[in-house]
Amino acid sequence: MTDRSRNVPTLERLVGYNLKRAYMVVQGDYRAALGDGALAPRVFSALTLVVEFPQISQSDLARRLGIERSGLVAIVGELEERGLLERADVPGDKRVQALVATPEGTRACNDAMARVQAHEDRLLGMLTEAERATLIALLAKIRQAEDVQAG
Amino acid sequence: MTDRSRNVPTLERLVGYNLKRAYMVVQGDYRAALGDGALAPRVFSALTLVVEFPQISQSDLARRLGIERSGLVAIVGELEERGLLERADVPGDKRVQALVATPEGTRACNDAMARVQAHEDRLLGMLTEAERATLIALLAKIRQAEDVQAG
DNA sequence: TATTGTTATACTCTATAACTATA
DNA sequence: TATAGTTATAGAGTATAACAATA
Repeated sequence: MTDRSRNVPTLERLVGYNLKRAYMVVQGDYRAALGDGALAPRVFSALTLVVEFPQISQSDLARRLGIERSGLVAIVGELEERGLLERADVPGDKRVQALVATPEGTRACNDAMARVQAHEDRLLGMLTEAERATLIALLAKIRQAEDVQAG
Repeated sequence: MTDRSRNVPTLERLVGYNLKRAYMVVQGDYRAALGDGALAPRVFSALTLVVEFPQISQSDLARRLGIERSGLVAIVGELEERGLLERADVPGDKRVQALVATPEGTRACNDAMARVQAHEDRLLGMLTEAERATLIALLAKIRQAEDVQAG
């Protein structure tokens, strides 16, 4: 152990604590940068996946987002109200609704993505491209632990 | 751009999205690992800082935790109810209350820290020590951007 | 005027449980 | 029996605005 690391308070050496604090910073800046009328992070994420996977069901979308189906109802409802996607019937299974982005939805998605990228580029300007890639890779590794948790 | 990075969905390349997903995984495992009666993450963090900085005021503690003073009332109240800290009057300024951990509070803090470390060691076992240190360093860098945000 | 602790309040995000209609 | 979408509800966690006491 070096002199430097020995003096770092224990709380600051926990991944969970740093993760939460960094998440709050990025999330706060997202909202400040995109403004009040913009898509909230989770709504933006959902729209992105609908654009990427046309005809996706709500259950599949919830699985991909890592949230419960019930939580998705309000998100999809907001996107439908904004005219950014449509719930389409699926022939052969009346239970399922295929989510399809409207042309305006695809435009809004691209537009939002550009603004999110700009916000991250500005906020994370202190990180090199390599550092940013490393960070994303490490976070992705943690995400993969989702299936092997305690309890 | 390599073939590999070109095929990664855009959402997956956003720091914010990966940060949130990883945060949910770690936070969920914390709760599963420490159990129902345990200190919630934010209560544990507050106690840790009170042990580390005896006589700290609520305002200073809120600043260190990056939350509002109003949000700290319930946290300190819970710690006091559990007998883990005391609010002490400060001679010279009747507005301020000095927070001091009780002996039991210090014990509970050490005990919780050991369990949190065990939970992180297990959950983050897929990361090498070096990767974990890198991750914390990168997250700490993002935390420092808290003061130079948009809006 | 400014600061400390506090209350009241609201908002966001998430989860659980139960329901319906289908399969 | 199981699945898709939905509703109702509750629980964290956070923020803002206002207040009394004190500086």
